[in-house]
Amino acid sequence: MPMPQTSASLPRPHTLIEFGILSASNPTISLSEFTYTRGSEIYSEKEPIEFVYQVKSGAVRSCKLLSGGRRHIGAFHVAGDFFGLENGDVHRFSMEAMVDTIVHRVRRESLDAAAENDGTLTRDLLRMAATNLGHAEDHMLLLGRKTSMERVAAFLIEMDKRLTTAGILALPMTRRDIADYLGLTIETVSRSLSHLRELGILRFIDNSQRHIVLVDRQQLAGLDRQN
Amino acid sequence: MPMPQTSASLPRPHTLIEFGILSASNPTISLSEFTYTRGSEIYSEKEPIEFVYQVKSGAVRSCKLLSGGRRHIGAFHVAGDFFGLENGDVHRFSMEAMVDTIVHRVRRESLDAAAENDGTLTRDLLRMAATNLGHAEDHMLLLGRKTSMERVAAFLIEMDKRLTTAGILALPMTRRDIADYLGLTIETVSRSLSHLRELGILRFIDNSQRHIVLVDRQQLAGLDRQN
DNA sequence: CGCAGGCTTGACGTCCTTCAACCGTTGTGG
DNA sequence: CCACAACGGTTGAAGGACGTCAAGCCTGCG
Repeated sequence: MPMPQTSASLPRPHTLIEFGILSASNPTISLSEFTYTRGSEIYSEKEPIEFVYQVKSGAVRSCKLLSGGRRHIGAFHVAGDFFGLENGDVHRFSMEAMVDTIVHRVRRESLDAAAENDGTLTRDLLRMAATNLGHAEDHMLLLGRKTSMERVAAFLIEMDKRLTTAGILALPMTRRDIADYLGLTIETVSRSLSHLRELGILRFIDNSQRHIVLVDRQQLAGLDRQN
Repeated sequence: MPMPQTSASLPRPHTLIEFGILSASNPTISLSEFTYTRGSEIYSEKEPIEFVYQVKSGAVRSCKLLSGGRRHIGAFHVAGDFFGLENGDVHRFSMEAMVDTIVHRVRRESLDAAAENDGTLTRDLLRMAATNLGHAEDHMLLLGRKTSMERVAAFLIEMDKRLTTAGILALPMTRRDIADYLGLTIETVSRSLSHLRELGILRFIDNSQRHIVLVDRQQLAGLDRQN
């Protein structure tokens, strides 16, 4: 019986070292490991930037707040992802752990100092900034012009690429997180998922609503037609 | 009689030379001037990246298309702004002139080559990428969680900073452009503007609906409460 | 057990879209 | 020169997609 395959995009780097942020030629940067419990804040909006992070295990969300209790989530970061790498003086989003999470972090100054003498590292930083920008641009399109169904489909496709293992997509985020990421309400997200289940495109697993099996990725992709 | 002042933010660079993209130490980069007529396409989505541009005069829009005739505008660029500076191989947006526009452009390779030996230039590129990212993040919040009124107010505030002269805000874009930028329809944009006029927050000038005087910036800012 | 948090589902409300009519300006060809 | 189509904008009426409100289920936990 064939193993259900995730629709794997290009594999992403797994450690600061592999990515080139740390390398044998940069022995000056010290790496330390930190643990955050579910729901705790790693840093908050407008806080001065001290560290750059990489998720070792777990998952985090970056968010902003508006009046009237409105919340917006800009991105999710899971194992392997970098975050906190911004080019201003202060953070533009707050960052919270969605589940118990282990991160690696390095002082931002040491990174800057290392980049000073290392063109490769600088290009890596530029490439990462471009990756973030590309994601943000796609997400603007989603928020500005897509229907609720297209948004949820796009979300599932994105998460499937990133964290499906052994055929199971184990989402670390709540319906509220998903809603605030997609610019919807929890009810609309829930209804969209129920509808996808009724269509046979996905299945819920066990008694946890956060474990999902994507049955028909083709059809799912069809629901988020980019063109 | 006091001159009405634009709520000027930090002044932006005015030429590639001032910005540092071109400098006396980079005599290798050749600069050329190009003109595009209203409505013409400067480059299109998925086209290989050849040049990096700066608007000399006029204004351009970056846009994407979806099925069903849906359009999304990611950003507007006016005199002084850079565009086309992406880090992939191909453009992620198409770029069109909204009015007759003159641009300066340099070959992307010559820029890359110059950056190779010039840490300052590289840092400038990083800074520009960060600026774009910051704008995209703010815009995601707008598209995901703001009401139509808040969006239009935010739009006016943004454009006021960039192109109000002598107290008059002369918009280069149509209602459709504004709508596709804000994730709304032209009718909703028009109604919001009419409502602002009724409230005495702005006035239309002459017989062009694109020339506006902002009467009460304070009140306008109040309609787009970030918090 | 009792309570809180997360999810689903239904009924209803609303903000924005859709559809349509109309106006003024621009530009174009007879 | 003028008729008239094309374009951009405004406004009203009706509709719909998503939001709001509410009830109920399930699980985990003190």
